[in-house]
Parts: sequence; C-alpha cells; structure tokens
Amino acid sequence: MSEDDRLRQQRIKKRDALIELGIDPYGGRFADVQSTTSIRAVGDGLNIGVGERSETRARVAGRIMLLRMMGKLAFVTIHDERGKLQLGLSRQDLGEQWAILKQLDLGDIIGADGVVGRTKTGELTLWCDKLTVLAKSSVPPPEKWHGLTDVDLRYRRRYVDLFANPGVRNVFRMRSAIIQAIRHCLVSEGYCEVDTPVLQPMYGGAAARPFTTYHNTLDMKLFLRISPELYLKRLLVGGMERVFEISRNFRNEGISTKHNPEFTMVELYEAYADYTVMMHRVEQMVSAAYDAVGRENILARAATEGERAEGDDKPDRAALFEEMVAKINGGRLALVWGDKLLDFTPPWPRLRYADLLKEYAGVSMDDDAAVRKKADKLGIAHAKKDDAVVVNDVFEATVERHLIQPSFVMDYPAAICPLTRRHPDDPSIALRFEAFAAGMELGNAYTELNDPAVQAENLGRKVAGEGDETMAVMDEDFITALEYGMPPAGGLGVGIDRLVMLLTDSPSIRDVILFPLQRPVRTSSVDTAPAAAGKDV
RNA sequence: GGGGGUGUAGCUCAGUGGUAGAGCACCGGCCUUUUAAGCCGUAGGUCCUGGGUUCGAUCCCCAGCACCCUCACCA
Repeated sequence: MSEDDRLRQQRIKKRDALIELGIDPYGGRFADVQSTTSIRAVGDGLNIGVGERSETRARVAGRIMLLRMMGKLAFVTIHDERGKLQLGLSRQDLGEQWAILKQLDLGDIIGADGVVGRTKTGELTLWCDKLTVLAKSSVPPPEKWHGLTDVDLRYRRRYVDLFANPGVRNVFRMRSAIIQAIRHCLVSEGYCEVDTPVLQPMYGGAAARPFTTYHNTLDMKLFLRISPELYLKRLLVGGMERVFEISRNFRNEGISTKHNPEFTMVELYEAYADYTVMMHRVEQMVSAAYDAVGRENILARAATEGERAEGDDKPDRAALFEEMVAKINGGRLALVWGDKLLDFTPPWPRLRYADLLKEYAGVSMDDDAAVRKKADKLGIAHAKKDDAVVVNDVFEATVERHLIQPSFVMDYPAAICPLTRRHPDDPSIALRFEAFAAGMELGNAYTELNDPAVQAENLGRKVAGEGDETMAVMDEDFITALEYGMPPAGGLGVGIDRLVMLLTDSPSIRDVILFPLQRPVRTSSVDTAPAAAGKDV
C-alpha cells in the first residue's frame, strides 16, 4: 500500500469511527453560521479580558487548518472564506463529544458552537461546547506552512490551491469585483448586455485559428467563436445602439503566460461613436476596475511585500512599492506589476503608430524598402509577406516592449485591419487603436467599417503573410446585415484576464483563470512507453 | 517548434557512482492555555519513465513525458 493509500485508509477509519458514534461524517444543513471575521469583530467589541470568556454565543463553520492536541485540551484553527478563527476545545466543555474531536483531521470541515473568549495569550477564541462534523476529508491537505507550491498541481487541483493558499481566493474575488465594475460602468452608460453564439457556423472578427466541433442532428461543422464581433455588429444594424458582451473566446493557438486557449474579453459597440470615444471607454472601465480592487488592497499588497522584502534579495521591489504608495497618496491610479510601476490615471497618452515606428525602428511606415531592410536586420523573414504585414512585424519586434505605461497606439496600417474604417484623408491608415500596458496588448478598438462594399472587398482579399486559417473569412450574412445599414460606430475589446493580471500583480494568465487548460495526466505507464507508441503513428 | 530549468516520502525540500535524508503531515506515548505547540518513539520511497555506460546508476550518457521560464507563434 502506498503512503497515499495508507493516509487515506487512516482517515476512512476515522470516518467509520464517527459513524459508529452515530455521527454523519458528511453533515447537512448548518444554519445561521457567522463568519470568522464577524465573530472577531464582535469579540473585539466585547472587551473580553485575557483568559476570560464572555456570555456571547456564536456559531462558525470552516475547514480545520491547524490542530493542536494537548491531552484534555485542544486548539483548532479553522478557515472560512474570509478569515480564520481559533476554537478552544476542552474535554470538560465537550463531554462525550470529546470522542468526536479524536476522529478529526486537518482538512475536515466542521461547525462549532460556543462562547466568545480570549486565551491567556490574548487570542480571540471560540470556546466550544458543541461540534458538528460537516465533511470528513479523506485526503491529507498540503503542508501547513508552505501550502501547495507545485505549479502543475496548483492548477490541476485548483480546489486545493484555493483553500491552502488564501491569496489565490483573493485574486479571484478581485477578478469578480473587476468584472462587476466593468459591467456596472457600461450599464450606467446605457449599454445593454447581450449573449451571442459561442457555436458559430463561420468564424470571424479576429485573425486566429479556431477550434472546430460538430453538431450531430444538423450534421454540421461548427466553430467555437474567436470573437463576438460580427454578431454584435448585427445588433447595431438591428437598432441596439449600445451593446456589450463579456465573452469567452477560443483560439487554437499557442499557450504562454499571456495566452490561454480560452480567455475572456469584454467587447462593446456604440452607435454614432468612433474610436476616440472608445479610448475614453477604456479609461473609464480600467479606472472602475482599479477602484474595484481598491486602494486599500493595493496598499496592503505593498505592506506585505515590505515584510517579505526584509533580508530579501529584492530591494528594488521594495523601493518600487514606496514610490507607488507616494503616487497613490497623490491621487494617482498607480500599482506595481512585477518589477514595473504602472500609472493608469487617465488620460493615457495617445501615440501614433507611425511615430512610434519612426522612433523605435527608425523607419517610416510608408517607406516599404526601408521597412524590409529593417526586417532583415531583425531577422524577420518577409519575402512572401505583404508590405503592411512586414510593417507590423517590425512594429511588434521593436516598439511593443517599450509600451510599459498604459497608452493608446493609434492609426494602424489599413491592410491588416479588414473591419476598420479608413482614415478619410489617407486610405492606407485605419482608424484603429490598441491599448498597451506593461508591454502587453490590453485592448483593441476601431471606428467600425459600415460600408458593405468595402467590407466585402476586405473580407475577400488575401493578405500574404497571414496564415490561411487565420485569414478573415467571408461572411455573406454579415455583409447583408451591413447592406441594411449599420450606424457608424466605435467598437472595443478589452482582455479581462490580462487586466486582472495587472491589477492583481499576477505574472501569468494562468494565475487569474481558475482552471487553465492543462494536458491530461497520463494514468497508465503503457501510454508513455515508447514501445507502445508505434501503432498510432 | 528553439533554448534554459525542474521532477527524490502525502506536502515543502536537501543529498550521494555503492544500505536514501530533513522539516511538516500521519501512527503510538506524555500533556488543560497552544500560536507553524513541545518532548519521546514508530512507520512511510518505482529517487518521473524507458534504454545505455558500469561489477554497481537516484546521480553519468541517450531518448521520452510533464511542468515552469524564455524566444517563436498569437489582434
């Protein structure tokens, strides 16, 4: 028997012992539970002396994280969603329930009733006279001090990660607050939240490889959406003037710290607006998201970082946090992400694509020969690519990493923007911007193209250098929609996951997605044996 | 796909070409005021997988798998 099984068996034995005692080890309804934090607040308000007990009764529930047995007395620390509380359990108070305590393990979920008091060392404690077993845990939890650190296991068993590493729960609480803030921000601007198809017979709205699937009854190939764009624009045609969707998108491409195959965007369209209005919307949403995370939260991060930094090898980060605190106190929307100090205070700088290319690549956007020469220097293969694609390759290679502070890059080469209206004075320029922060693309917006003839032409054109599968696909029904007349509009997409990364100081997109895609665990050694691999290949 | 790193007890990690280690967790003993409780004792291992070199491999070599970082890809 493996150690794993042995520990499991021991716990199951304890579970059976509970059943013998007439206790249901998996509990049931447990009404009127107070949170550990509220009991702590109540206790602090009672002015209980050290070593004394009050008359105030309370009921809590949570998972056992620490358990200290001392003969006829035990201290148990339980965690609930927001905090923790120490329970004091004595043989005298518990009477025959003392037998229950002996069958408890770290990781079990219990309920407790008792009176609020304080121990001799001053810790607020619930002195229990009644224990309720709510869920026996048959697997030992991770080590109590370090928690679960194996990155692979953290994602695979996120449920363990969440209860063993409370900071993780906080990240997802903030993610929820950020999404709520964005939703509230848009709704209060008169936007209507909608849901458009995830299963699409035709994909579009972005340059990406789709996932494919199949509907049996209709005998039909379907794609998981790479973007909701073309459906949301149909709604503009239908007279919905301000719409948004918090949209899960799926792209069958590489995985990195900034890319997950499924990710969440907020995408919005506003009739009679243009991309300059969308810049304002980005600033509004990000400001609201920053507020949702809260200055206190961001400052608290700096405080804990300060503790950790003592005697550490990262004095830079401590200094960075100091600078951040100063900015926040000065009313700025500042925060630290990794080794960078970011300032989200609007207005963000509006930078021109062509100017940036000139500044960082030293070439002019319309000087194709110079751009290709630069591409050679950078080692970018460009022979079979269209001019605009090469320009953008050079841009990405030279400019993007400099875009640390939140800013907008506007006026892209038109050829790589098939869904965007062109500049009235210069058809080679598209009225598009991307929002950047920390060298990462955060959002993308257009003054939307509403001319059906130009749109049809753009969708029909091949741009050399973009993969066949990622090319824009002709969508006849979308063109028909435009022919009915779509109001001029501004449209915008903002990557929620990346925004959450920045606002929670998370280095990887996987830290802000509860269940990031993982390769399945191989269960049989036969699967991994090279000898068995031959038959399928 | 390229480069780098990691994989050893349930968890967190040391370590060595010759019988495998610590802390925590677990089990047993003592303990009514602990704070990562303490003291004593026990138990727990396919050292990621496969192959090679070797008298002998957890360690060296080759291949594979998984994860992390980085580059590429990626609106």
